[in-house]
Amino acid sequence: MSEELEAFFKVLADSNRLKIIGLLARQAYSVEELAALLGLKAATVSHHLARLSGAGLVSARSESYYSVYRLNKAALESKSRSLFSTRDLQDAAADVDLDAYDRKVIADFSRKDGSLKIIPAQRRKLEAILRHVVKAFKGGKRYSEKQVNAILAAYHEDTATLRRELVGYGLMKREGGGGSYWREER
Amino acid sequence: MSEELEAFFKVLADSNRLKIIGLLARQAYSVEELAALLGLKAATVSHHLARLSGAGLVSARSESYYSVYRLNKAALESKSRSLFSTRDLQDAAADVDLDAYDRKVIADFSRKDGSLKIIPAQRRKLEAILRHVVKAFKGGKRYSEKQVNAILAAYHEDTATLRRELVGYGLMKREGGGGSYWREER
DNA sequence: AATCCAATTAGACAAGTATCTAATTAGATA
DNA sequence: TATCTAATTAGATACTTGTCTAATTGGATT
Repeated sequence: MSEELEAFFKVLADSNRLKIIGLLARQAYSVEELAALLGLKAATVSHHLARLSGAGLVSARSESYYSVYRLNKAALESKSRSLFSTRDLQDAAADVDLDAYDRKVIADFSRKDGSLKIIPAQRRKLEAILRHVVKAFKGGKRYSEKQVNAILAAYHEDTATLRRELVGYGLMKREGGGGSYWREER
Repeated sequence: MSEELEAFFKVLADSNRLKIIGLLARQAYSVEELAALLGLKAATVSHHLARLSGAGLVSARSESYYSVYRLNKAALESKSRSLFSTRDLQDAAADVDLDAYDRKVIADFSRKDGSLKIIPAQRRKLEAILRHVVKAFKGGKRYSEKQVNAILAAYHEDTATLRRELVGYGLMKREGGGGSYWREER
């Protein structure tokens, strides 16, 4: 998917290949003619046509001595339309590991024993750490404030800050003015 | 015109830049986050973002320590649509010298005095030569066959072939079984 | 004011590729 | 069959550019 899109752009990302497409949009040409029109050697034009052909944008038919190339307009239009939707662009990033950032932050702030060196000040990093810490709680189960603190102590001595931020970011819920905490199932 | 189109494709012709666009299509990210997500160094991501920004596809706003980049969806869609019409592709070839091929053929087959070494056998080359030779006739004026031969003799001794081909390709008209020739105004 | 942190820039290196010349191939003509 | 012509391929060179490390810049926090 993504590779096809990239290959398509790579093929179009050359001025002489764009000119070839523009010329072939009007009429078919032989390699020799294109070379004369573009001021290039036939070998160079052959190279460009091979790349365009590989992308399915042009095709050749033998005509006497010549290979006459013509533009595959249907392929060009279908690619330009279908490949360019926002959905396809998101596909380009589909194989990106969306948790990579969280893992990097966790690694940066954790000691070997899993405890935190410091609690990050930046919002995005704090969120990543909190998403990590909250996994220590079972979904749905109720915890007293004392139990919560005991679990959080494994991460950092400032359990009050961790507890407050977990609630502030909505990762844990609190009920009854402080007596009961839980992590919602998801 | 053409340069803009080429620049646009060049910017899109990189897998990591496509991934960045895909990621930013979902939400905004800082350089650091993108670097972690893509497995690249921040400097590299900065480079890519600079290219995307140069094409107007992304923009940044400062947010505390970070530069948070967002996708300029409007620009992306407008470019992907408007730049990709067949008309724009033909524009890419607009600055190509369409007479270059004819000139090359004429040069290849002409002596210094303007006469032809040989009459080309290949159709495309013959056409180029005939388009050149026909300019020796005034548009609209009538010529006898003898006059036609006299003019063509300056190009090649085989005036009969030249005359026949000029008529065959429609560059000159004949009337009355051979008595009267003319080149139509155009 | 001093410090910190992310972003950017500068410089270097490596991979990809556009272009050329020269050699080879494929096809058509004589 | 032998020859001619255009196309392609092979090999070389030069330029572009994606990536990294190191140094610098620009804001924000203390």
